[in-house]
Order: sequence, then structure tokens, then C-alpha cells
Amino acid sequence: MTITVLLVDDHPVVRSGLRAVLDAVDIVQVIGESATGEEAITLASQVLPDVVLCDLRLGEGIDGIQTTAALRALNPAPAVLILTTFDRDAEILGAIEAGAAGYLLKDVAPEAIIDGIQRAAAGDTVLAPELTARVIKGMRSPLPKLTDREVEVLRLLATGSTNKEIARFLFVTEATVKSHLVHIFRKLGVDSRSRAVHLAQDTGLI
Amino acid sequence: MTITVLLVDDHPVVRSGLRAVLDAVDIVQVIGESATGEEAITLASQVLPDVVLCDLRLGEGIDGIQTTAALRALNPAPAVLILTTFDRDAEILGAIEAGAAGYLLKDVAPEAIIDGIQRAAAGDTVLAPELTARVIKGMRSPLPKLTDREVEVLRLLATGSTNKEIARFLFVTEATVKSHLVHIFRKLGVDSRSRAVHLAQDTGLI
DNA sequence: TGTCGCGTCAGTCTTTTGGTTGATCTTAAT
DNA sequence: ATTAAGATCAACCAAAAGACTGACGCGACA
Repeated sequence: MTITVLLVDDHPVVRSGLRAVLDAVDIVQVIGESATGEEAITLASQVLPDVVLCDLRLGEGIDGIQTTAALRALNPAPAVLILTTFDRDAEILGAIEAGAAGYLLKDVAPEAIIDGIQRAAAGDTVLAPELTARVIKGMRSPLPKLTDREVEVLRLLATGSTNKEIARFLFVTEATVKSHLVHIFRKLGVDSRSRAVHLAQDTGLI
Repeated sequence: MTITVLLVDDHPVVRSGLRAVLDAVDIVQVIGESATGEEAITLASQVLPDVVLCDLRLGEGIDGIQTTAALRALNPAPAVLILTTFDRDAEILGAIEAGAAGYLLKDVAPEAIIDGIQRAAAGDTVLAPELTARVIKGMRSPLPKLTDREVEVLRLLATGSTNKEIARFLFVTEATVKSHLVHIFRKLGVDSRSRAVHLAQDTGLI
């Protein structure tokens, strides 16, 4: 019984590579490729793959997390295995929450990918060893949720804007910006704009 | 007359993909693969490829720029074509300075890669259209060179450290740190630590 | 009908940051 | 031998940032 797989990655080269790797074994069969999340969703609803191998970053359109969520809403829902280069906490957790069966880093050996696909098809959770510790840590100390406004301020902060500039940009007073900052700092457990930005970038919060 | 190519990328999947893409045409022949820069240099000196297709980021060891420089020092020197996912100014310029024949983004079509290899083998310069404007801009307004010490301070700055912390870490007084910062700000044309960090990250300076 | 979170704002106070000027010392280049 | 550049430090000043306290309106939710 072969496992049918749909490949989703915006890089043609990576798709070719995955296809080459997967075509080399009998147990999996690649039944489709797509370059975007949107395309993947429509294609998956037609070809009904057992497993979708999906990049986390998909260029222009929707990202891997949104794609995962949409794929998991299909019936029958494919197992979604996220493939990515980087290991940002927030994104990992986001994909798991969206229903992904697990995660693989792109720099793993071909065998690990095959193995991951089999485990995902069997309904197991697949986590790259390098990531497991991080995921667990992320579970233990989840980043406090920032409000929309706070994230907005944080983003501006990350561009190096001063409070005055942020205030002008958001059409509020500097006092309001400072107020948001106090809340952001408290939630993130830091005491300066620089550290807030560093932490936010480090954890994939922005 | 076929063009011999050596692939350098730390991701097995990408190497497989490139190989699949290149094996599909007669004009190029892949005569080797390596996962690290060090390996690529020794391998290239043995198999003497016409073109080396090299990722900019190579995991643990030396990066694509250092690899390029070493490869160009060989005799006969292969043309080095840099393949990368991201488009950071400083790195692009660094690779060009190190003697790379040009740049390709990983999300291009297979044909563009084939084409790039042929042009590189012919001695042409190959720049992904998306990057040309950036490279020219980088040429026009080159980032002023920071001293080693200044880069060191900038890196600490990027972690969100205060002047006091940086001073402690570098075993100097806060006055010295401030002095370095003034120089950094002047060279980068900014007026705050946050903006300096943002610019540095944006341009790939750190 | 409270009350709770969110976004908005004000005032005060301390700390940090950034600008300026100038100085010493070392090392490298000319 | 002189110069130039880099790293180090000092003292002063103004601007920005951050800590604290308190307040108001609004919508959601129970």
C-alpha cells in the first residue's frame, strides 16, 4: 500500500529535489505539486493525498500555517508535514496548532523525510529532534498574547522608530505609545525597546 | 561541449533537486556534490569543474563567500555561481567582491538556472533581475566599513544590550561604548541604536 | 448591570541615550 | 619622523525613554 503525497513549495528546485528523493522509493508516490498554498488546497481536494509535504514559507500568498489549517478542514483530511529551513518558535507552534502532523527541517537526510512521511501517514506526530526541545519549551512558557495594537506598535519598534514617530504614524499621542510599550514590556518580560525587538524577532513573534 | 558543474549546498534535498534539474539537459553535467565549503574546495581542486553552483549559507562551516574566494584562487578557477534564498545586500556584494560570477535566487525556474550556468561558464556576469537594482544601489551607496570593534558593539546592540552591559561585556567603560556608538551612527547615517540595528539587519551587515 | 479588557491620554520623575568636545595611547602607514 | 586611524576614556548637556500612578470611554460578556 503506497502513500500518496502532495508537494507544496514555492521553489521549483526544492520540489524537484523532493520528487527525486521520493521517487527513489516504492512506498511513497508523489501525486501532485504546487507552488502556492491556494493551489495546494484546491489540488488536495481533487487528488486526496495521504500526506501533504508543505513548506512553511510560500512566497507571495498564504503561508504554510494557513495552508495547513485549510488542508485539515478537508474531508478526508491529509496529514500535513511541515518542511522548513528555519526554526522559529512561534511558527512551529502555530503549525502544530493548525493541525500539522509535525515538522522536518530541510537539511535532514532523504531517509528522514521518507521516514517522516510514513509516520505522518500512520497518524504519528513527527518532530525534528533539533526542534523538540524548543517546542516543549515553547509549550511550557508560551509567549503571552499581545493585542493587535501592541503587535502593531512592536512592528514599528522593530523598524527603529522613536515613540514620537510611532505616535504620529498611529495618530495617537506619545503617552499612548508609552502605555502600549509598558504593556508590551511587561508581557514579554523585558525592560527596553531593543530587547523587546530582539525577543520578538528571536521567537518569530514578528 | 558539455559544462561540468559542482553542486555545493548543505541541504540534500536541494542538491537532489538541482541534480534532477541539471540532469534533464545535455549541455551540463554534474560531476560532484558537496555539503560544505571545505569539502567543495578540495573536491573542486580534484575534479576541476567549469562552474560551481554554491549556496550562500552552508550551515556549520565556512560560508559561500569564503568558499567563493577559495575556489577563485584555484587554477584553473571555476566560475562560481551563487544560489541563495535571500537577498541581503551586504552578502551579495561580498560574494561579487570575492569573485563570484553572479547570483541566482533559489525560487527561479529551472531554465533560469541552466541559462545562468551557461552564461557563467562563458564568463558572463549573472544577476537575478530581482537583485540587480539592489546591487547597483549598493554600489552607489556602499555601506561604510565598520571596524572590527564597531561590528562587535553593533552585534551586542542587536541583542538589546544597554551601553552599560556592552561595556561590561567588552571590559571597557561606558564612555568607550558611547564613543563607538557615535562612530557607528555616523557611518550608518542614523541617530539611534534601534535604527542602527534595523539598518544593520536589513542590509545584512550583521 | 456590572465589570473587565482595551485603547486612549496626562503628569511626574529617574535613567538612559545621544551629541559634543577633547584627550591619551598604540599601531600602522608613509 | 610624522601622520593617520583606531581604541580608550572624561565631562557636560539635552533629548528620549522608561516607571509609576491615575483616569476616561467603549464594547464584550456574563
